[in-house]
Amino acid sequence: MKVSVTDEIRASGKRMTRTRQAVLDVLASTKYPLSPAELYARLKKQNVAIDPVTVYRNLSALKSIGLVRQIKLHQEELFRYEMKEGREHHHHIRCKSCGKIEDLLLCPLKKLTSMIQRETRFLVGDHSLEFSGWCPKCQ
Amino acid sequence: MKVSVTDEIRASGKRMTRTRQAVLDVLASTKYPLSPAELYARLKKQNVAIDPVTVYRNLSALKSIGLVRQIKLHQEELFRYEMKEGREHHHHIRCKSCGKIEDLLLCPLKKLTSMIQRETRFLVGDHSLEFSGWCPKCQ
DNA sequence: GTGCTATTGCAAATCAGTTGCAATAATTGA
DNA sequence: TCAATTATTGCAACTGATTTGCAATAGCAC
Repeated sequence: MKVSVTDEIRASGKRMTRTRQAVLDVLASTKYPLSPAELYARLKKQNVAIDPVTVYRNLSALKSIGLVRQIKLHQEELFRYEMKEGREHHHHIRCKSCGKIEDLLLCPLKKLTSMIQRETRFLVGDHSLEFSGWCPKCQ
Repeated sequence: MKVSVTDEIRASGKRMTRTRQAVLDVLASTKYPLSPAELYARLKKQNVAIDPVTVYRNLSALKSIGLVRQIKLHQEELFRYEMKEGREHHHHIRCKSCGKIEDLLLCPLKKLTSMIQRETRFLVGDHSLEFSGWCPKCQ
């Protein structure tokens, strides 16, 4: 019994609108996490009438439902978003020069750098590993 | 032959000013990475007359010399800075509730979560591991 | 269909960080 | 030590990402 995205959205008390559908379509058809600005640009190119603010609000809504994941890449100033559906836990690598972003399929991080360099043919410069959670006082 | 911070700064063609010294002092006496705003607040509390813009410019200068490291924590919107001197390669954990930041001493990331939870007594929620470097085309 | 209310567009605000410019202060070299 | 050079500073204004207020519009449940 596969639940449609529309059903998931309605089940959370939200509505499936034309614009929201368009946002979801773009996200679903892109293989790397998009920034709100990039998402907006794609919609515009498709002649979808939408306000940048609406893109932000949709991403926020979809994130709160859990359909979309918010991502902050290493040393980037903005947020990016990708569909959660069907995507295993993964990391990313971004080119410092042209901004190209690729998924990393590996994760058991050991001889990290050399493995990643072999897999992606990127030359690894830095990496950042950050955790978040709840400290003793806040648990 | 220990080289003083002042010498390092001068060697790079920069100058050691009263405000720059104050910025360095605060960074050196703080055990977690500070945001420009936090740094400015501390200076203000110490009655150091300084403009927020000057904080930014100093951090940028110190980073370019290599005295200071710029850090972006998991899911945070701003940059943070810490002294490089004497600090081994390390990562951070930040409380989602109160914002407390702690260094992680471990790094060979294996049974990550349980080890980190034991070390810090934090309850780990998420982690982010992001790399940056140069893609094949840009190398 | 009708009504309730989530969603949208537009304008304006906020927040982190940057830039232009003239005044000021560190350095260097005579 | 003093003067000249130029890095640094403060202030105002700007940019870019993201948020918020509000009235108009449009999904959805009955």
